[in-house]
Amino acid sequence: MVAGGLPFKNTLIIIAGPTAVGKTSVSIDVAAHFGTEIISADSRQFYRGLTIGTAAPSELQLSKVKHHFTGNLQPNEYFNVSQFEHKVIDLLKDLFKTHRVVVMSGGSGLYIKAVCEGIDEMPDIDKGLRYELTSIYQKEGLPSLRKMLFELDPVYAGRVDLANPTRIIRALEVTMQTGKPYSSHLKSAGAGRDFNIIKIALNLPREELHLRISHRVDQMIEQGLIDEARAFYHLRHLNSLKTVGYKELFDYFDGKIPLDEAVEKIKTNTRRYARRQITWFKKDKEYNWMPPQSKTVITFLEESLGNPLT
RNA sequence: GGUAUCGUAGCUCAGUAGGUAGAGCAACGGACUGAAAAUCCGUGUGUCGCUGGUUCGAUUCCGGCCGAUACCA
Repeated sequence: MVAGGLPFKNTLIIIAGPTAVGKTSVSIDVAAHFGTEIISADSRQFYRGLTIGTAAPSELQLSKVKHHFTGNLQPNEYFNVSQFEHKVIDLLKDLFKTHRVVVMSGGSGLYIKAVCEGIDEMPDIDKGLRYELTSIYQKEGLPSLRKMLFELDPVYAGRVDLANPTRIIRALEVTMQTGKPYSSHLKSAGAGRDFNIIKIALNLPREELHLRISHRVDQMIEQGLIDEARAFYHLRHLNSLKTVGYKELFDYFDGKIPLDEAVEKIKTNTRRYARRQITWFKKDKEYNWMPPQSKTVITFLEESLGNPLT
């Protein structure tokens, strides 16, 4: 346990890492050890009902440690990083009244970053605007969008990935909505936080991680992922269901691919997702990498928290 | 046991009229400020089964061996 009365600042412990590495159980051990609660930073576990496919914490696990931001949204509810940032900061204010440390665990890098550093304020965008831009993209292709971007925000056009329609549409919708170039909204000033942050990234040798992914997907199927996905089939157009483990099964339901191929694709796409996560976390040099062993993580944290410099 | 075919990247296969080889998938690396489990960009990673022979040079041609498959016994 943390020695009482030590004058360290309130601390947010972040436990990140690729999917299937074992974040959930380590986080629960860590939170239990420090007698605190867990904030989930997982952009798919927010949604109620996506339990098997997102490997959401089990009833038993939830009964051990209180979790926030798991199953708190309906699949059709709109939610974004900025909302997450504000809600988490509010929640932390509350939690730090009674806890010296709080654990945030998850694999959504952008969401974690927003909590650590803040994200620039931008107005909400009219739904119609994105729809309009998307249909321009579909009808005329990427060149038209690029042309618009070069006219409306040459600065951003100079640094954005011009092959990525999502990025360009986002920049255009903000620019058109606000009348000011998207790039002028990007200040990346970095929100000052009045709590310490300790970042931990869990990882395993790649081969081992792939084995875990394969086993976990097989388990999900055994646990009834197919039925779970079928129950959300009618919502397949929603962003929340554009998710590994569901989209592949929707293709199976549509008769596009056989079941065994869908399962293989879930595994492949999960591996790729894990790789992207590792790439993201590697870029942030503040992460302390370690194996997914609760003991190792807790020992590291005890030392870090005991050090007044942290 | 005999005959035939095959053996090339992690997998499925292409190819070299003899000058050490390339596709798809997988994998790997990267980007990414309200779609982020999304979206996008990049990269061939190889004892051409083993071993002799012919040749300036063999993955390629010839012999032997090993392995796989099919058919005949």
